[in-house]
Amino acid sequence: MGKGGQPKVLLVEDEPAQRTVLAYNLEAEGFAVTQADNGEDAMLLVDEEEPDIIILDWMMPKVSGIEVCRRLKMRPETRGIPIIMLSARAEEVDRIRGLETGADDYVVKPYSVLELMARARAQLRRVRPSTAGVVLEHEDIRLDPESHRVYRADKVLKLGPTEFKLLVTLMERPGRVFSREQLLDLVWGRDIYVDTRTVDVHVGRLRKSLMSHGGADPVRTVRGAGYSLG
Amino acid sequence: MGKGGQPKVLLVEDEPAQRTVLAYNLEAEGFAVTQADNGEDAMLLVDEEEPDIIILDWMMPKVSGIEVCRRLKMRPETRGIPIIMLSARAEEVDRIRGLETGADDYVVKPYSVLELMARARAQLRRVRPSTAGVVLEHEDIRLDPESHRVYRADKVLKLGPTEFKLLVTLMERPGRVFSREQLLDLVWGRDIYVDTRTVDVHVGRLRKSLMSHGGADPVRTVRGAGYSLG
DNA sequence: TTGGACTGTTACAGAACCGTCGCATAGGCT
DNA sequence: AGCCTATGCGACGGTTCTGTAACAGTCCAA
Repeated sequence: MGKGGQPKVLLVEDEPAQRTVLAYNLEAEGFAVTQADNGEDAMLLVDEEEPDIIILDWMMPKVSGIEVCRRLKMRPETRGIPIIMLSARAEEVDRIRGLETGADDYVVKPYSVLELMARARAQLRRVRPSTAGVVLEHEDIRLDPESHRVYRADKVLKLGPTEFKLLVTLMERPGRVFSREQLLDLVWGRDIYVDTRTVDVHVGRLRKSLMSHGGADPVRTVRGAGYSLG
Repeated sequence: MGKGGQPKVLLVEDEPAQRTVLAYNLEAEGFAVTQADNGEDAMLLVDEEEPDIIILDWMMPKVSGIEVCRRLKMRPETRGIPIIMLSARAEEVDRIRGLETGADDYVVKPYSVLELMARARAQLRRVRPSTAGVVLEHEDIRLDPESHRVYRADKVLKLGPTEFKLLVTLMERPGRVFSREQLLDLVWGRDIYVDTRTVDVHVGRLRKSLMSHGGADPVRTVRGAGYSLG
């Protein structure tokens, strides 16, 4: 993982317009983006940048996306990096070939940028627990996803599962205001129907837990908008 | 989003004169414009160009605007693109039909170009509320939409939700004079009935907040016209 | 099965905010 | 100057939003 919890993504796409759009959105979502417009550069950049995730266009001059994918999945030191393939063709055949080659997910053009973001995040979440040493920090709060433990001022806090996920989400982007709807999406899951007020209650519980050993309230309420950390 | 943060708009209008005027104005306002004069081309261009927003005429030969709208809102990958419908008819029936079809906003001809611009911007804001790193600045006022924070001379200001939205609107186009009606539309949202004097009160409150730590009044009153920033 | 931990919903109180009014004042025109 | 209109501003009642406690249902382990 990149420093400061900002995940590094390697974006490989030969079409400049599409690449720019994607890079912009990825950066807006808090990714650190490295770009390449061909497979050869991509291979070099993987070693150089050690990205957390790779978004890879299928069709490219010289070394194709599928070839890059195959090579990366053969090398032990790069095998663990999640790869999302982009393809203009919708045929099922390609999808299967893509996944067989080792891609972890597959998005067909024209894709929704939002969908791609969601998939990227999902892949990161999937890989993250195994990534040792990833510790989210914000002021005196420390969160270790691996051991599922949260400390505040070096004291262990006891959080329920929902409180934990909620805190993870907030800590991934401190300062950013999340609406109740966004939090429901990110913490509870997309297609779960629960009242938005539920978010308030859990924020309250999280606050209580975070302040159980003293210390100021680190969660900020933005009236009419949502919540943020700090 | 287009390069350099330039939002891409797809303009679909069969009447050449109107289309040209609109395209001109949109470009002058910083949009990257793609044009189509019928629904079929529009559908193709959506996939090709991946516009950030679509301005769509209601009446068109072959595939009508409402049909284009319906189709786009059915496809998951295009559903997220905001659509503003243009119509020559003012009947309420049409308005309702338009919104039912999934259009995000609706402007009746003859429309004010400024109003249309403002609405387009408002839609973009709605879809892309996060635009990271994009911090609005004007003189010593700094506004970060992501963290929902406002600073003046590096001091944090406390604004209510309406004051905040009002300031965002003004800061997006510093120097431009907004009428009270425009501000009501953009800040409060259309189809909200409140007295235009309410705008005055909130401008007053905004001024107070902005000057709470000293500094000159950055809001300009244009007698008989409205307000502007700077 | 029992008990405990956790969750989602609801109700209620307090706080923050909103829209309107009335009046004072400033601006522009003759 | 004198008049008229537009604007600034304080006050007030009403509304909305948020924090919290209480409660019932679920799940799981012992």
